[in-house]
Amino acid sequence: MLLPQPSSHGSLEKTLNRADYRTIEMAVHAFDERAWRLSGEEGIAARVGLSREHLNSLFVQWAGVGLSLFMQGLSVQHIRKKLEEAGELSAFSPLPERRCQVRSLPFGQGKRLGAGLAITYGCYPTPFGDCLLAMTGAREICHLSFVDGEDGLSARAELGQTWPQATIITDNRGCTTLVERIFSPAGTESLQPLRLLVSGTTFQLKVWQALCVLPRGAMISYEGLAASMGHPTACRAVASAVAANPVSYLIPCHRVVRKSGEIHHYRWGSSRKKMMLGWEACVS
DNA sequence: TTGAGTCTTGATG
DNA sequence: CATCAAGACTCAA
Repeated sequence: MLLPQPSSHGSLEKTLNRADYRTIEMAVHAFDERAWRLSGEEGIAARVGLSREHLNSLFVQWAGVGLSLFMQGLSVQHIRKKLEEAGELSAFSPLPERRCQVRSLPFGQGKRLGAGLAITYGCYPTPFGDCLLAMTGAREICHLSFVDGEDGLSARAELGQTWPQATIITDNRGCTTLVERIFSPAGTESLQPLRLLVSGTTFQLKVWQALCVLPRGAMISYEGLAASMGHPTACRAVASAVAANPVSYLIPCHRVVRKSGEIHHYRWGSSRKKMMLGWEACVS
């Protein structure tokens, strides 16, 4: 059974269709500081196969700033500065208002996880490509991921593995407005707190919970996050927990980066992570 | 670039 | 249970 297709024209103007997503992803991927110094906008446009003007206007439309400014926000120098400004999560507390309430199901149910749960899911366009959003009958968000390729079967399979015993139903319209708001430049601040449902080890829950205080536009290093939780030497373990985040974006694992200022791994592609962080830096 | 330190997880006996 | 290998890391050679 195929994943439902997102409507090609979201009413949210920042939303990207697949072609534009690929273009921007390619541009972000092509960016590195040495190449930038060497050939600048012209070089990146060439790599993408567009004119400099065309590529630039695409960025303006999507992120509100041109290519140069956007890439500047992703420079190691800029990111390192942000990391130093706020070394630990305590820099962000007291949390303004909890945007996400995370409820957890006991870990260890194993293969019986999700029994009795009715989950509807759909595929929706976002500024970072198509996403798959899943929600329980009680309107708790229990999965949010990004879809690559045409069919999105792997994203659908992952949802099934997360909640093996749940009844999973397709509904491609139900959450259109919600997704628009989640990914709107205004962000979720204006929304009622969103309710999330997740399952993980105690340690993972602690990490995911902690991440929720990170506001948009902010970043923290894996080490800083570890220190925030009283395990200053456990950055490797913390990174594993961050990597297991089942509700992307809302649990903002993309805001955790290397202490060096480099943006490395992301479950849905490091280019997507760069797109998110660059975009958030612009619209925030 | 490489290796060692550090801690959680999941697989294996 | 005990052990082992493998990470979205970091730091020092």
